Amino acid sequence: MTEKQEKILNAALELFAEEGYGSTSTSKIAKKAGVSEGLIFRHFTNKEGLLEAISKEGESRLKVLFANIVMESDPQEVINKTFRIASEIAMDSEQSHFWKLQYKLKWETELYDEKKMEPIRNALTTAFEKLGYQNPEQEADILLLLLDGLATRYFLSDNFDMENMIEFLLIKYQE
Amino acid sequence: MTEKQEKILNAALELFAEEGYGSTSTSKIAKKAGVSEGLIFRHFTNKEGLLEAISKEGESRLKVLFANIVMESDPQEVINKTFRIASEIAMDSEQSHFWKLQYKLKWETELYDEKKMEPIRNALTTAFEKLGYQNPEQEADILLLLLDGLATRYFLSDNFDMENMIEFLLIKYQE
Amino acid sequence: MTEKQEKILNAALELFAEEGYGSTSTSKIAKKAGVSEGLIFRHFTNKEGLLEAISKEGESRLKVLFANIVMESDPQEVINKTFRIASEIAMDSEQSHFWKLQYKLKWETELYDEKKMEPIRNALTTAFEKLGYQNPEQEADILLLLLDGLATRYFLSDNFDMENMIEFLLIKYQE
Amino acid sequence: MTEKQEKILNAALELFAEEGYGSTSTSKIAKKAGVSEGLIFRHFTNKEGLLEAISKEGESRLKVLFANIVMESDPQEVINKTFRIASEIAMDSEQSHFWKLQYKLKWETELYDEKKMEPIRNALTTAFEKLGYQNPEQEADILLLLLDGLATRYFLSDNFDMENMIEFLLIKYQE
DNA sequence: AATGAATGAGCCTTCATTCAT
DNA sequence: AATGAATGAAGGCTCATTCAT
Repeated sequence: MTEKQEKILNAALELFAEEGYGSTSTSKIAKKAGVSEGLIFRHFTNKEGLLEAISKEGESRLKVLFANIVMESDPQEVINKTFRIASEIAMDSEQSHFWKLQYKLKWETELYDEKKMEPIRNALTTAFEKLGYQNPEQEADILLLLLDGLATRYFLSDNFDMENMIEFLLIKYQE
Repeated sequence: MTEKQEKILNAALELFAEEGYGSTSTSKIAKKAGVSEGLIFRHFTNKEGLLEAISKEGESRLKVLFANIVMESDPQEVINKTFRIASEIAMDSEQSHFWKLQYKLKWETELYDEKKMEPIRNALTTAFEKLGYQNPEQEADILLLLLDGLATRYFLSDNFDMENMIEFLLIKYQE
Repeated sequence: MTEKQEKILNAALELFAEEGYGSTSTSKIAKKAGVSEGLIFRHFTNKEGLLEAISKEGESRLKVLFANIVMESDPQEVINKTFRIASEIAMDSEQSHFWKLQYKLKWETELYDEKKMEPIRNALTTAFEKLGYQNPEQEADILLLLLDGLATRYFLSDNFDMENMIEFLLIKYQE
Repeated sequence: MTEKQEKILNAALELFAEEGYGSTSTSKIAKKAGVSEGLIFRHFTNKEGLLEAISKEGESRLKVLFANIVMESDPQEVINKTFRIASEIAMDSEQSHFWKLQYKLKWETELYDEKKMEPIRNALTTAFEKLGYQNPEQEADILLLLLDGLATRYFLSDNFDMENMIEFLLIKYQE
């Protein structure tokens, strides 16, 4: 990956996350990346190709993030780590961009890729099982619901106190 | 409101909800409504005017929906009704469109209008208080988070069993 | 001519004069006249029809204006009166509108109707002849040129002192 | 300036001059220039940008034209040259287009830029002074009036004998 | 690899005009 | 006579994409 390719990718990520995929023009991306518009197409074929490249890069990020949870054997820790992921993302501005984009895209393209979440869902199910919850599967689902809710609020609400809320949830899930 | 005006509004609602505001062209709306494109502008001035008209109509809907909850005096029933709203919306396809649009718009425009939710947040807080929860405010927030999560999953996930999940949540929130 | 017809005509005159024929929309005229847009077409068939109606009304005005000059027997007075016309028009705001429109239209439609000016040209030619000028025809032409120049400056230049200039011309043409 | 850019500029100049700025569509310009419509905007941003580009080019032309007059020391020659400019413009069809546009624009935008004429007005004033005229300033103004009149007639009247008229004026201004 | 010129389709909007009432 | 709904064509402009260099 050349330097210019990365510049394009970064510009695209930021713009897509900020203004949405559909509302970001390739010319704006080129300008922000300091690159000729044609070059985008030379390297990524398509506007869609650009998106795919970003997504691909993101998927590996996801895997790293999830691996940490899935590997965990202590059930309580599985839950804790899941919440802490959200917290960590919120802190890192670059990661924040990336995840905001993920959510924006979900709504723009109406693709909620369940498969991606399957590993954590399973990890959480087993965790709740081990902890003796009655309906571990549904409990896992609820926790995932909370995660989506947190993302919605964090990215769209101006004055949402993420840290505090996660703190509270962490306690609530402790017996 | 003439017949054609309503046709336009309905077509717009559906298309905005399905493809997003920015990605829906006025010509597509006109075609779907069986109307000349110019008529849209005669009646609604703008593409944005169209959106406002839809939103205005929606806000009154919101009020009706919320009034039912806010009036409720039985705290447990406040919580139950809040969940059931989600369930009801999911059943009514026309309402469904409208609410999907609301969420899409949130992400497209990055405006999460907190004020709109304030009445229920308050109602929920009082309800949790009466029921003797330790942190009623945060409990209300969590329930709202769950609602956002439910919306995200319901509108974006192909095979999400809303009914079932709400059933489960209803029980979980019963003591 | 009904009241509404006149309102339309007046609104059109003013708008055409101020913003030009092409740049004035029939809807703007209707709004200014306090009348439905359809009525314009009921009465004047066309946007062009509107213009014709205005022009026709103007032609009679022209005739009245010119009659005064053509009838004059004293040659010096013919010249004086010609200049004073310009002065008078400049004073009367309604007439001013009308004549501004005439000039605007000349440039917009590229029609400089020579025939309309023929009577004064003749009157001026005879006047210069009687006064013993060598080339009465060309002198008449020059005076007309000055009139066009005056109109150009008066209507387009912010700080043009029409009165003063005419005063000076009047003296210059006195022997 | 690429070849196509110039083609666009020329097409625009001619069409603006012939049909007016407001009445000339960018698509017509593109067609006449043998170019895609989008290219106009790539190079000139705006329809207005096109006009500015033309005007800018014209202003330098103006300077060259005026320099010749302003530099002249012989007062009589200053006057002669001023008239001859008009004559020359009338002969050169490309220049003719440009000046016609200038006048059309004056009437379309109602902007009579006095500053542009200031240099010649001054040159003429000094010339009339040197020649012993009583009111040199007003004499200069009158000559400018005649120029505006000439332009009006030349561009709008079908059968106006410019050459002849200028010949006559030249003699009239000779003592 | 990289640029910048060039394109064609589509977008939102305006406008003159027609029609039913 | 008068209105207001409705239309279809055109207008300025943006955008993703291609191509020659």
